[in-house]
Amino acid sequence: MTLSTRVYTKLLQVPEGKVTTYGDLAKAVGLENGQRAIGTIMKKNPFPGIVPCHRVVKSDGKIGGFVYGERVKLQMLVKEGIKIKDGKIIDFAKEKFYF
DNA sequence: CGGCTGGCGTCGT
DNA sequence: TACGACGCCAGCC
Repeated sequence: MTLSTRVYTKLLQVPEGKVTTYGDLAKAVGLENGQRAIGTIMKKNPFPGIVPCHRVVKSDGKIGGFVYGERVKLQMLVKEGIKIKDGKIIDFAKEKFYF
């Protein structure tokens, strides 16, 4: 059970229509300040299509990056019911999922 | 093993 | 509000 495995597991707990942040995900797996590590792990995602890495956004409500392009990530989130305006989540706090 | 990088976060200007 | 500088931690070279 590596760190990345735990991250993916936690991420799978995020339901459709909800999102989480890199920082929160880091804390969820035991890292208080491992936000960047989470980014690296997402990029190295061994289960694309299984792990919803598009539900992970920046703490200020912005989308952040995405392997297949930020526009794609944005559209996926919108399809799940999350409202996005100018690359930022509207009711971010409300859509946020707490572990 | 040492150093650099990156889908970030936070604080200061 | 916007931009730059540091700090953080797991990978990669």
